[in-house]
Amino acid sequence: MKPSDILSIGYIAERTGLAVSAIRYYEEKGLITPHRNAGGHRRYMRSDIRRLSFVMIAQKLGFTIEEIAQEMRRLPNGRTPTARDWEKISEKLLARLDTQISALTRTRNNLTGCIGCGCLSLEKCALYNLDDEKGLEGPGPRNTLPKTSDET
Amino acid sequence: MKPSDILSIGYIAERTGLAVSAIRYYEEKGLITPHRNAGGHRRYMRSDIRRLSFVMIAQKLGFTIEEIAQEMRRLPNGRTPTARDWEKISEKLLARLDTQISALTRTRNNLTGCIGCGCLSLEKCALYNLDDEKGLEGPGPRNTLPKTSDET
DNA sequence: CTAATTTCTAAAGCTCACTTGAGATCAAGG
DNA sequence: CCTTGATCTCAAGTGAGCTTTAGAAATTAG
Repeated sequence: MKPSDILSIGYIAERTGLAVSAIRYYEEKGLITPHRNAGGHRRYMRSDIRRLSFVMIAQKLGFTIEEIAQEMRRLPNGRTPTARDWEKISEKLLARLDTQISALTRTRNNLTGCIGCGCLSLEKCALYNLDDEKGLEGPGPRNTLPKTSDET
Repeated sequence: MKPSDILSIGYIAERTGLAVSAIRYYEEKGLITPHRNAGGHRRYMRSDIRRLSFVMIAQKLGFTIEEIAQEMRRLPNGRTPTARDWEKISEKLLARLDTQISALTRTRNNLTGCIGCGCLSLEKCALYNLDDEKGLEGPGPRNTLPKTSDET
């Protein structure tokens, strides 16, 4: 398990904190594409660690796997991404970060307003807040939490 | 469908924007307890709209249904909650709001740092961010950030 | 009154993001 | 060489938070 250049999935898991199964799942979803050695085992590049770190941050910001995959396709396929590459694909992260910060700040103001003023117009506030986040339709969880996984 | 005092589930759905099925689901989970009319149909109080608004806000902040149910049990059972009641049970919302705002702000700083400085230590930053999120809440389910729609 | 609409219950289905399990193969240390 | 441990694939399971479906009963509009 030398980190020289033949990075195994176990090593990647250790470095990123992700479960082995999660890493394989990300591959299935197109987030990373390791090549295989003679025996069929996955071999990773050093930059895959960075890719996965990016995935983790994006996940925390609420991007779906599919959305992240879309962004990742903008990274160069063969070579290790440069600082410039990362800068470009980080735009959406920063944008969402900013939207979220201001949405939360707005909610905070509304909430303290509602509670403080006595009118208790929570109803109106809730609807108002809801409006700026339309876009989730259909069945399924709106809020899934990735389990804080301890791997074996 | 008069809003006089015999509020039907359809009316509540219309007022809150929630699906009828979601409202029934919330009842099953103990978030609201409407009484029934002679025919077995659910009848709601005006204050149930506010309860559901509260649920919606809490959901957006990442509380699970079970956590919200726990808070809701602190509301008076028979009577309509007062401003004072709401103020008390909103404490946790405000607290989480504040934690999330500061966590996001920290992430923003780290991210721009990583990208700007050229070191691209995304890996370290990701882990760093992950770590201090761990300390936010107790052993309970740590949650995802609120989803905000992406305006591309 | 009838017809149309709403609501009822219970069970099954669905998405997302993974994890678990089974059974087989590969790689490394002694 | 043998044993241990890592990795492989594929399928099925998980949990949160709902939605869908189906058939029946209640309510409302005309």
